[in-house]
Amino acid sequence: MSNVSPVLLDEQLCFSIYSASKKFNHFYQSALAPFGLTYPQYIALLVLWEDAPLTVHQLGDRLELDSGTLTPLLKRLEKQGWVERVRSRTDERQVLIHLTDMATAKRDEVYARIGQCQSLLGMSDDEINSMMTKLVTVKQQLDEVSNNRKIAKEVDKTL
Amino acid sequence: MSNVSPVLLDEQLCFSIYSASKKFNHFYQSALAPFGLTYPQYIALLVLWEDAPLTVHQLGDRLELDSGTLTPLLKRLEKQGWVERVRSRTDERQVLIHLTDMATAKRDEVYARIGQCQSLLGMSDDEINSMMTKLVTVKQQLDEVSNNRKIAKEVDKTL
DNA sequence: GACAATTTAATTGTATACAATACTCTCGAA
DNA sequence: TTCGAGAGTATTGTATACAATTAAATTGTC
Repeated sequence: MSNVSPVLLDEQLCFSIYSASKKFNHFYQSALAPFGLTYPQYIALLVLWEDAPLTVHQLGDRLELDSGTLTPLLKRLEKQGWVERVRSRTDERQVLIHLTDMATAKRDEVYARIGQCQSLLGMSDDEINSMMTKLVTVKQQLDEVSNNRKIAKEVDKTL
Repeated sequence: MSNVSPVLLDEQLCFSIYSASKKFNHFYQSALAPFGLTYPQYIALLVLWEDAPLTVHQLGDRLELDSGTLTPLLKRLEKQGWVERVRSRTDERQVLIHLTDMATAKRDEVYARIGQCQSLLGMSDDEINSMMTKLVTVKQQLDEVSNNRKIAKEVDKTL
């Protein structure tokens, strides 16, 4: 155990991503200030603008969030007038998330504002696509490691 | 406003980063399960292993976190025996975060475990460095936009 | 030395995240 | 048809994040 090399924060890819994620969050919070939306609320609306209504479960699949996060988030969006949560009649377990008229009406305004703010970042489509391609690879690796329970096995071995 | 193009979630770099960040978080949570550490707790220890003791403020500078996040996090680390929070005698405003003997003793064990788990990801140093370089650029852009208050101006213009 | 401005942590309030649990509803098999 | 397994959502509990405020200590200036 004496030949273990030190782990430096600044050399960690995870910290770069963690930090970038927080900065993006802050960036969108500012960009969306006129609408009073947080970043997670915004991406929920993005998915709904693509394809509403959706059940909580379907929305969660797209956003990679569970009902523990989405239920309160959607209640806040409902309170602010963006969505309506309607218990499905055909299957009373499900709650359908509908966009309000206000949300539909403001869609292009939000799109436009996001477009303006993103252009301030000055990133080319090539740069963005290149990054996203690499991120897909990283995420696939992370999924694979989790799904295969490689870590769980490691844990068992260690304990 | 009618010629605004739709914003698709899957085309958003921010969502790729947001999603990757959450997956990394989960990955480290599993990797660190034998030690009962969360990812933010782990990176706090990383910085302290590099250079303890540090004030809350200094630690926050490295981690990009403020006292609102760090105070409760450090109290939890203290309760679990990793650190000690000691009010500075020379400047009573400051709280110095010291590593406990247990934390010092377990350092190499944690380093080794992280090394093992990271190797499961199968990423080369080149791939990691290439990603981090690109992320640095993105983060600089995000910082610049925030610092220059470009968005604030946009907001003012719009409102 | 007095005191206003600043610095440093802690606290408060709001909003995610997510594991674990509870609760209701649906559906299929006996 | 009835009951048990499973699905879908909500709730609970813990842990971040961060803006805004508070409180205490220090510093600079007169």
